[in-house]
Amino acid sequence: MEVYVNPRINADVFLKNPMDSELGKKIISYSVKMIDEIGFSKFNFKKLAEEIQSTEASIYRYFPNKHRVIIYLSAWYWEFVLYQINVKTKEVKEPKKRLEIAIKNLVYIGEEAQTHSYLDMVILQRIITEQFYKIVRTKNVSVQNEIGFFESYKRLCSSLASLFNEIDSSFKYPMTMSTAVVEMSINNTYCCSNMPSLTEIKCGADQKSQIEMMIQYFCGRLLEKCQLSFN
Amino acid sequence: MEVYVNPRINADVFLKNPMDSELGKKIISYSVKMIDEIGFSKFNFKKLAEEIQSTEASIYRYFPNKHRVIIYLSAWYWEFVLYQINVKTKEVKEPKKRLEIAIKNLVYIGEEAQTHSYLDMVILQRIITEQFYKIVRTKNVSVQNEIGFFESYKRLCSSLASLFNEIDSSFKYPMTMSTAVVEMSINNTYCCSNMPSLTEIKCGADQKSQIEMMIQYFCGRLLEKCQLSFN
DNA sequence: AAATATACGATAGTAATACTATCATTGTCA
DNA sequence: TGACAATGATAGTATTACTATCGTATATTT
Repeated sequence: MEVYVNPRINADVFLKNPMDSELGKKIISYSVKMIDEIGFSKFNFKKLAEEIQSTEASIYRYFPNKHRVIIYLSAWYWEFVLYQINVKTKEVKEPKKRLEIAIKNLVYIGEEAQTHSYLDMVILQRIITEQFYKIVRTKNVSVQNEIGFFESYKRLCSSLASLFNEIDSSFKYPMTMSTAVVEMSINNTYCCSNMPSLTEIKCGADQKSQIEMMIQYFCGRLLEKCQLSFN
Repeated sequence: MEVYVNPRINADVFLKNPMDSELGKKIISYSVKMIDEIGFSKFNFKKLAEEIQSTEASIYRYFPNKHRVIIYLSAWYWEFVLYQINVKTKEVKEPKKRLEIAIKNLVYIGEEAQTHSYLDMVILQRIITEQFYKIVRTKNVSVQNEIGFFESYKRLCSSLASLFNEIDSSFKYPMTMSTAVVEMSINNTYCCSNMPSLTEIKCGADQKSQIEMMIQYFCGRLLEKCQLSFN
């Protein structure tokens, strides 16, 4: 499996493609590192410039502001998740089996992904878990939506929705369900370390497998005739 | 029904209780107005001071920063929703009927609430819909969680969770389900105006009733033997 | 009625943020 | 050799998110 994804990201997100230069790649990989360490709100181009021994001005030639950086990162993340799901379900016919694989790949980052790229997917997942809602909930969301900044996320949700539809074509709300499922995986990861009383998931080594089982449980009940392996 | 709620809000949220003075009440009601108009990120104490003909310094005597203002507002909102649910389900015995009422009051703001208070609940609901995730997703969430800033939200979720439990005691994830349901009501309201392809809900006059039906549909499928009126 | 506390207003100031602008330097390719 | 693209160096600005101090009006206590 080739896990080094080079996702096609809407060119309006950046001013200059960070994939095209060493500096660009450094901007991306150190952004991930810094956002993870100090949080998105304290992260800025001045600190980043210092860290990578460059200048604010140079970074501004790639992205007009830090918000675009995180939009870029989240696009990459969802692109990656969908890619992972597609690769692993390619040969699988049975819809329920494919749903199981999709759920697994929504929750886990494949081990193969962890060594290849200058973009650390495990850290990126952590960032998206913490920051996703800050990305989506801005006053200009509908503008950015029109420009297509969120295409990657939408593609993933549509893809899950059509899986649900294959399994139970009578289900009335496949899109709502797929956003709920994606957000459930994010939320419960977040809650179990930050607001534990809001979830049944317990922090720990098997946290992801708990979440996987839980999402299977929900899908099993929501879709008719959909008993999955953990149910 | 007495809808003028005077919620008990954790005193650590503010420096000085805004309910105790005219200026305090003005700060609250105009904050709501301004955040709705210009968004939380562009909202600040300087603009607010100008609007209410006071000074930044005076506002800082009530709240240490604007983030606390929105925590205060969201606490009030969830307190209000739970209060509404409690009042309207008080006389009702049948759990399924109570769930239906709870769902309705999660989505709608009772008409009675709209005239009484200096806090406009309809606008407040709009703000919470737009900003809720910004409130919860901060780097210090777990600190604030310990202080108890989010007690109101948690109380509401727990209350829904025990309702689910009454209806189907075999259901494994009542807390996760209740946060999913609350967020579903927020998310779909948000999506249908900002990212319409992510939801089956269509913008319009009956938007809230669509969401009510949808949540009933999900609850009906998730909980066993739980056919609600719209299913 | 005098003393005191509290609330609020007025004003000033600061460090950090989020940019924008300009010009110099370096490497590359034709 | 010359042109151009990419980057670095430096400077500057408006706004934000505060903090600090002082003076005055009003209410409360004694």
